[in-house]
Amino acid sequence: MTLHHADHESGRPSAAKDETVTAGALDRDPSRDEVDLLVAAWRQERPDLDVEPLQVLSRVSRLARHLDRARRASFAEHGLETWEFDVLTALRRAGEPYEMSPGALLRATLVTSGTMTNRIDRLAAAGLVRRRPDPEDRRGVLVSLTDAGRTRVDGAFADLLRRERELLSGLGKREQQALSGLLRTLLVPFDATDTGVR
Amino acid sequence: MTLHHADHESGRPSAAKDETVTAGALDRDPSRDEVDLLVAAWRQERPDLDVEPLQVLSRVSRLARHLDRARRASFAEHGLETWEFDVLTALRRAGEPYEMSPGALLRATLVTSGTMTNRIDRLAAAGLVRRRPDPEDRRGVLVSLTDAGRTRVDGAFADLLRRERELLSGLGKREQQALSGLLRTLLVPFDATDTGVR
DNA sequence: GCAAGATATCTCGATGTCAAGACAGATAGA
DNA sequence: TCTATCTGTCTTGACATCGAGATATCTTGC
Repeated sequence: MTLHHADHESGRPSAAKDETVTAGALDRDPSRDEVDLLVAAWRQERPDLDVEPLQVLSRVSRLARHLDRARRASFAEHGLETWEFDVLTALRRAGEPYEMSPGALLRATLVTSGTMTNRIDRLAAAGLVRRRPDPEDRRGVLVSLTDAGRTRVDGAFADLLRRERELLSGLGKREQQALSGLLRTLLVPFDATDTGVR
Repeated sequence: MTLHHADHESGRPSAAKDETVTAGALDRDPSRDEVDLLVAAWRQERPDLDVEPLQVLSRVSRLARHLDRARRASFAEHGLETWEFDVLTALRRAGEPYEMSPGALLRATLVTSGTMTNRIDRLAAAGLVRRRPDPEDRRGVLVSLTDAGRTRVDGAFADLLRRERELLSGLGKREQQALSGLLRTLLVPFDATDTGVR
């Protein structure tokens, strides 16, 4: 939301009335998170509605927002913005020769073509990628990782994994597997939907 | 995730090489999602790294992105943008008289003060909220829901819950509880961190 | 071989956000 | 009471993104 977006699930329910009480409740009881408070506030205001879905989906949204922040901090130590990391990892995952068309990149990163043009411009100016005409299609362009780009993204990725492992340290291996399995179930219907050009 | 950020976990790993094979794999095997493909691509390219954390955290990010889209579509039917819904629900949850200061609202929605000023301006222009000077603090302002604002947000929220329930229909009640419990464990350390003014 | 439509990339204008800072008013210590 | 500091809100400028559309090239069917 993203990047870049406000989370309509966020906030302390009673913030307007008494911030310290709410914050205090969190401090005191580590088995509750802000979503528990959010749900409680809705039950109070809309007892006619079943707000159970929020227990899962608000947590997904809020956790994603926190992850974005954590990642941003991690990337910053390697001199990268999140959007730069996005593009560089797509190229890195493609394998040798780390080369993709702008079209493939925009599908991989879920941005529009205008955005991708802009990103490639800036990454090329930073010396992290290179642009060359596609020899097979004169409309086309091929974007590839420079050595500097590959070094940078490899370092940032290794570091990201370290930090993500840390974030997951509250769960055992089996719990992590259970969690990823449940999330996959929710994700499959979305991934099945075709993602066209934007 | 909004939605305005690219997801560094996204994309079909082998998009550069053969899009149709990758998409085909998803069509054929509903027990795999794009994150499985992403992880497979990383294992291929970086066999030296343990990429297990991605199994959980990439799914969280990707699911959040899909949720953002789904919600945007839902809100649009009620003539609301996501950011409008965010602010209106914060006020709605506060209970009678549905009134909060801009400061409380920006803490609730995790945006900066400049953004909140802008949002309140536009919501007021749309007739969904009202601004009045705080009688107790001459620096301050109080923002409250108009009747139109309350009606609008109540309709949009009920509809959102219907759609979210639908998204969760692939999981049983116990599975949903397990999922929200696991997510809470990951969320608690973040929520414990104090959220100051931005 | 040609026309019609599809595809790949780039351009441009509008938008929502953030960061930094301006400013008025509140608060607390000397 | 005076002053320094804090707090709450708004202003400004920069920026990444999107959506729509322009342009060039490829592909398909006749």
